[in-house]
Amino acid sequence: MATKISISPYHHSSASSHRQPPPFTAPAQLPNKKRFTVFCSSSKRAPSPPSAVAEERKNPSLAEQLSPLSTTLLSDNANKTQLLSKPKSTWVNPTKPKPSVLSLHRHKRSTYSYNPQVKDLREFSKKLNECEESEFLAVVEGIPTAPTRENTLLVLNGLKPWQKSLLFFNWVKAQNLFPVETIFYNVTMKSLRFGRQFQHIEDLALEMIEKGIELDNITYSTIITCAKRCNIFDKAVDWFERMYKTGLIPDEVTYSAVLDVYAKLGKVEEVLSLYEKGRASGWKPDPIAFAVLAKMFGEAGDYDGIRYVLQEMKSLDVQPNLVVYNTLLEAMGKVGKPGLARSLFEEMMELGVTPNEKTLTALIKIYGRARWAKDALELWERMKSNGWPVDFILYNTLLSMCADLGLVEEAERLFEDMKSSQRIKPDSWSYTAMLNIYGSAGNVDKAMVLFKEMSKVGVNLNVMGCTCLIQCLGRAKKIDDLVKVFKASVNSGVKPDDRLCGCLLSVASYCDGDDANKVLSCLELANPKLVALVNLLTNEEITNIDTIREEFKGILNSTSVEARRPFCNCLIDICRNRNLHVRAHELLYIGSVYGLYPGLHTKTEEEWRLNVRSLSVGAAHTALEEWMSSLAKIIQQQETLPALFSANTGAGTHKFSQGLGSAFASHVEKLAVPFRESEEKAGFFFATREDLVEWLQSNAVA
DNA sequence: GTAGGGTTAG
Repeated sequence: MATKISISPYHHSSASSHRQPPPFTAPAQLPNKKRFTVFCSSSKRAPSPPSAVAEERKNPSLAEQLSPLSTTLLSDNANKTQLLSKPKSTWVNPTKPKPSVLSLHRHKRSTYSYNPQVKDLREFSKKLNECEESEFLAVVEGIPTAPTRENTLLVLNGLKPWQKSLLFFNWVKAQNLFPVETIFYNVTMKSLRFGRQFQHIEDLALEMIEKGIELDNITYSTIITCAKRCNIFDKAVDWFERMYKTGLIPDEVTYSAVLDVYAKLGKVEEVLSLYEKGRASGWKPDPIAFAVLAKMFGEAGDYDGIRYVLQEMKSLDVQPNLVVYNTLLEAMGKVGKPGLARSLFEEMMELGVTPNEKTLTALIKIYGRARWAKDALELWERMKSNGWPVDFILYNTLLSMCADLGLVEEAERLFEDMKSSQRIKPDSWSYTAMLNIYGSAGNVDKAMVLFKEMSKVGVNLNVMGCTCLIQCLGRAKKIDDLVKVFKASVNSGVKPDDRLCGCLLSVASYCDGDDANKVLSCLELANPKLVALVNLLTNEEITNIDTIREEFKGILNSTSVEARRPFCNCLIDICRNRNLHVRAHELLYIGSVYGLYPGLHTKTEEEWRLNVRSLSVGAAHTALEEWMSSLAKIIQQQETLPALFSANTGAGTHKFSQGLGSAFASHVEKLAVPFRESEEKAGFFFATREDLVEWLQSNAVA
């Protein structure tokens, strides 16, 4: 395979900015975009604390070992508190050469002695759960036995709503019959965590500190995971830091909870550092820890990372369980490896692990996205014949898969199944999937039937369903219906997002006169600046490129990243369809300057390639013309050219795909450029140097 | 959910 020379800013040849060699061989291929960002951030790392302090001690403390964390993740005063913190000897075992970052022993569970009152106390908890808060004090006085330590703990354990747990806990404290120990706080905190009440949990933790009640690993892991679930990650990190500063070493539960905190923050390097330190301390990570790592690498799109997880599990002889398999499958999907997902699934089956809804959802999604119709349908058959579990998310994923593969009849059958099912009723996701299918297949009538049906059965149209419907009506040139649907949607609470705006803009690009104005008046309600730019582009002859660039920049800055290129594509189409070719070229230029078309040109010694896969038809035409004129200049300057030139439009594997390839082919024909569509490689056009040079010299496009 | 950690949808 020819080495691609990427013009992307992420072209870096080594992981040299990595602070220390990763435990796995540095990837042979280029680090991907997100990975590079991670490596890059490490170079911004704050300097380590003064080394003299560290040199005095032979055994670096846990705080020092983790100091890269506190210097990157905490505010500047983290350094100070670290240096001022307690003597480290309390948590360094002097007989051990290497101090441990985690304790290999878990907390011992307290054993319950048999309580003959257990049934009554459970009943009592239920009563408390069900009573009004205003009745609480009256009900609690009716406790059937003496409120001893054991009895109250049993009741507390049976309480569900966090309000009740807190009320009961406060009542127990007010009785003042026995010292309220750590376990009472832990049980109450757990209930509060279910209610996502971080502030209450933190208040209890501070109360424990104030009263001198010990916080143990269970307390800390509960606090940390509650902060995590509430998305208060700085608090999660805070409490972890606080824990080791008090001299308590995390056990593997707290440790993997913290790994997950850093993983969710996207701090891949920190997670790996913690992981390695744990391993060096003799930790044998369990499946939960590996699930955390696998999820993180999947989110980061880091295939090497996933391979590393698999390799680590193998070398440590840790069998993945169902959750780990599910996470790995998801991750394989995220990094775009459908084949590996398939073989992992087969491996899992051979080991006798039965898939659940999540497993199947992940796989169906992967096969649908990859357009692997055969595998998707086979799996669907297996699901049915094996009676594997199905839930509404899986149903909706199957519908989306049908949309991806253009399986209209199958989707209709499934949708009818859902309607007649007692358990699984179609929701807005299901309707969106169906609208997507009818929209892509160009079946306006059925799409409109669904639209009307939705308001009848009381399912709200969401912004994505609205986008599908608008696209469908636009393609069918039913502009009056489009306007009606758009206004009705906005009135019923749909908030137009960038994708919907992009969809309206694209409809406007292929409509003429009145119709275009109607569509633009809808767009005006959602994004007036975008419409102003369209007017600037199409109405004012005197508008210069600098004005356009500034306006466009302002719009791009307030547009989500994934919608930026589509915006530019549509604007180019609008210009071309109005015969404003110079404007179209200006827009392509501006788009390239703003990085909307990375990898548009790739070059090797043998071959130069134009990649137009992510361009609209108009943008692809513009890019081809632009390329030809720049090649003409290169020829004039007598620079070296490769033997082969190619253009890649993509094969358009989607059943409903719009056919960029054929549009490109006809433009090639119109210009009479000597590119030939490849018969072996779908979506590729090739020209030899000789043919192209001859054409360029006789056509003088420069 | 029986004092603590991990996985499903454009």
